[in-house]
Amino acid sequence: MLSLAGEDRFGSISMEGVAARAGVSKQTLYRTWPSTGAILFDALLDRSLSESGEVVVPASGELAADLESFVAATIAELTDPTHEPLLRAVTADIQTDEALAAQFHDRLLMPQLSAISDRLRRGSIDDPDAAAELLLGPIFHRWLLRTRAFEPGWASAHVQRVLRATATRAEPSAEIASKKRGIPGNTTISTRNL
Amino acid sequence: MLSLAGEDRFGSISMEGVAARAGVSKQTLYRTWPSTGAILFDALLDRSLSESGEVVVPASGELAADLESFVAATIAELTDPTHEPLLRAVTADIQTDEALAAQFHDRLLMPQLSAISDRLRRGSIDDPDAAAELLLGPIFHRWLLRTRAFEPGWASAHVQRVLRATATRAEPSAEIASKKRGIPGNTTISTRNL
DNA sequence: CAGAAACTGGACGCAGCGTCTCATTTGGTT
DNA sequence: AACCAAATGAGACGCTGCGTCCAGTTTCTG
Repeated sequence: MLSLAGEDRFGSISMEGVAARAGVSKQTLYRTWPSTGAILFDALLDRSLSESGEVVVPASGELAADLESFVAATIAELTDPTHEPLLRAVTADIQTDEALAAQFHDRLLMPQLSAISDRLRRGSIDDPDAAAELLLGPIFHRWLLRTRAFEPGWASAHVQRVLRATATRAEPSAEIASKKRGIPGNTTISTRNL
Repeated sequence: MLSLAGEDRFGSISMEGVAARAGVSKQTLYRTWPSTGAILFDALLDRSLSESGEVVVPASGELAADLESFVAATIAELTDPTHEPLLRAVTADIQTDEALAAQFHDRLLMPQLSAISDRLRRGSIDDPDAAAELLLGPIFHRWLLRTRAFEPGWASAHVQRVLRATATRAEPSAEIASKKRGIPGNTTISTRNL
């Protein structure tokens, strides 16, 4: 179905180029995707979800530690040379393509935000949605606007600040997560087949 | 010098189009700007700085109120139909154009971050840089990734959270700002002629 | 096995790219 | 006022890519 072999320069792909490299006619491409942006988005979706098919937020230990490792994982993905160019190409397209933006929102961003939000809620955080935004916002601010790199140790301090901003009750050491769902492990939200 | 009359569709301008509309030859355009992105950036710079030439953070009243009005102003600018398309076009280009990203960073983002940071520092906030990031991050997260609109009242709650995350000492009601500089008014950092 | 659906290959007119030449302004210098 | 050099306007150049269209295959499916 998705014959998106390893493309190289995502910033400047063309319908004709993809067609040629995929050994497929332009007609067929247009039958499935309206734009190169849509192709890139599907490729991104494939890469982001292929193994797991879901967003995973660790929910085994202490809240702060879980958030920290999630932040670290997010940063790792954003700066991974394999993913970064593709991600940037898609976010660039999103700025001018409303339909693509909606797809991106529904299938990548919301699942991510929801997963964090859920973890925060079960960590006894008030207004977990706001906290999730507070957590992710600065990360993407740095990444999208290229204000500065992610220095080591920042993730930890950042998580501390976010928790200070929104923590109200003390977190119970035994998580409610394990009761709410069969798996006592991580908070997962599937984004496959939406 | 900059004969950038009111262009309309920033997402899809072309060198040829600009040249024609400006009554100028392509050659002349290329002499000044290497890409359409660079043209858009200069146009953005013109619009953002023409009247004031500086980033202004109110510094007259209470810290929270000042930040709130700054946030409100930022949101207003981001959603202003006059500015939004141009801003989006430029941020899109930034994703793939390193040189442009550096310009954007130096002449627009840093001045903004510095201005807020300064205001926060004089408001007795520890780690004002982190606080500034915490303040702006979620705003741009919403705007760039189009996760959701800015509902009324959000700015206020957001500022409260940011202050809770980073406030340590009590803010003196009389600002140090008025002593530090002649003008007792706003925190300004010039971005002209950098 | 026949009809329908999907596919390839390529042509089409068009827009824009970035480079180039060349004739014409324009401005500064004596 | 006359001159020269730099900057400019006009547009041609080959090229790439767009999005659509049209045969002529192949492949699915009943």
